[in-house]
Amino acid sequence: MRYSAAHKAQNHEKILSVAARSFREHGGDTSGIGTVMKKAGLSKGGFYRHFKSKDDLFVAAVARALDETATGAVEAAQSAPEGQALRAVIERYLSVAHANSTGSGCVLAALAPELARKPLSVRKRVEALLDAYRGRLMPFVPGETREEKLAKFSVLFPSMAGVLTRARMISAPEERERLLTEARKFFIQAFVGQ
Amino acid sequence: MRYSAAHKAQNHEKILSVAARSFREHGGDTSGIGTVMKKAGLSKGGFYRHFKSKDDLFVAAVARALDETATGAVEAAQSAPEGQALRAVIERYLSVAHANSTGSGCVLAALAPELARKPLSVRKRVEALLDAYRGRLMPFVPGETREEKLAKFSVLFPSMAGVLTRARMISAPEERERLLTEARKFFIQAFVGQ
DNA sequence: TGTACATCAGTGAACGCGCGTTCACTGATGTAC
DNA sequence: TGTACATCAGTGAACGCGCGTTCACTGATGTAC
Repeated sequence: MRYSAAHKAQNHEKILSVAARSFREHGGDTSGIGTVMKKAGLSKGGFYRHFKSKDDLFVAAVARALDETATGAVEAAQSAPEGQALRAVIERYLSVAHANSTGSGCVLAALAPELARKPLSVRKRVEALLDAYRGRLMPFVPGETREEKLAKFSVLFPSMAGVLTRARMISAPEERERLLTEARKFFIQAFVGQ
Repeated sequence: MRYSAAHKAQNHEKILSVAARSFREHGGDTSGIGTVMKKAGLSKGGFYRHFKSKDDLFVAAVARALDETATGAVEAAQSAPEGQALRAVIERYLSVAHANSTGSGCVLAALAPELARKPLSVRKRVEALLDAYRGRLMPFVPGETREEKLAKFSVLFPSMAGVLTRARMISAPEERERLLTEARKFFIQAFVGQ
């Protein structure tokens, strides 16, 4: 039977949020449409009323995930004391909590190599999304000029993503924590100035 | 028909080297045993005379890849002028050539999130391999104590891996190069001291 | 406002396909005497 | 050194399975008059 537009919008939302979590948690290639739809409470046949392909959902899920991550980072930055915004962002990013929540964290840390392997059409769309993400966080990066801020951002965030992913590979919690602590210290010193 | 031990060793080697490349190039989940065996010039049924499972091959391929990467880095370090070893390693790691050769480069940059999602048994084995890798490069990391070197290494290499992967996501070559140049400058300044 | 009808969200079954793994079979290699 | 036989590397077909996608069908929703 047909369902109302509101009902559809609600399901669309559900699929998207389940996918954003599932792709980050299990990888895009390893988490299937069937699983996502089931977790959203729907049968997999209905998927194509919402997205025209899996890649389409993938990009939408990345957009959703980046948006959530940016919102969290911006909130942390804004509620930090004067001049401590970036420090707060770094501490939040390299927290044990972030390392342990693989389904709701940074897209780069969860999917970067996979994204690098996607067809150009997908990569172009993801690049645009990352530009938007950068735009929201740039205000909190120190630097005289836009170029300087941009350069710092471009090195800082991928670096932190690399460390976070590496931390997730470590099985011993205390060792994982040690790496994160060390990295926080380093990035704060290098980008905030102790 | 049965083949000689030498013949088997040769094929084992071929499978391993094809897998080490293929896994890094296409991802472990996305590159199948059938493809690897075909590229090695064998039929896929013969795979299980060489490895007891795909995960087994995966770990062996990671070992092989790490070994090659370490050898390359050590060579670069050793042929650098006095006191410039780490600088040479960083420049090599963050080179355009490394960013463009996805099948033969750093394992972390190619597979880190995937590795973080592997079952504990696999992760433990990979951790041991990464420890060995670290052991080979530690001599070139500056620092008074072993602890200091270790801390520096643990932040530097995953950070560079994050940047390299991010660079691989960038479609425009000149933008990719710009990020790598910026990152080289940063890491050399931070870890070598200009 | 009420009626007739087109739309379309969601279901459930089916599609072809490639996956990792197993297995019967082959015949040259390696081993035991 | 020669003979008899077990081993086992590699083949090719088959296994069950889950994948992304398609499709006929349903009936309430939305629209046109």
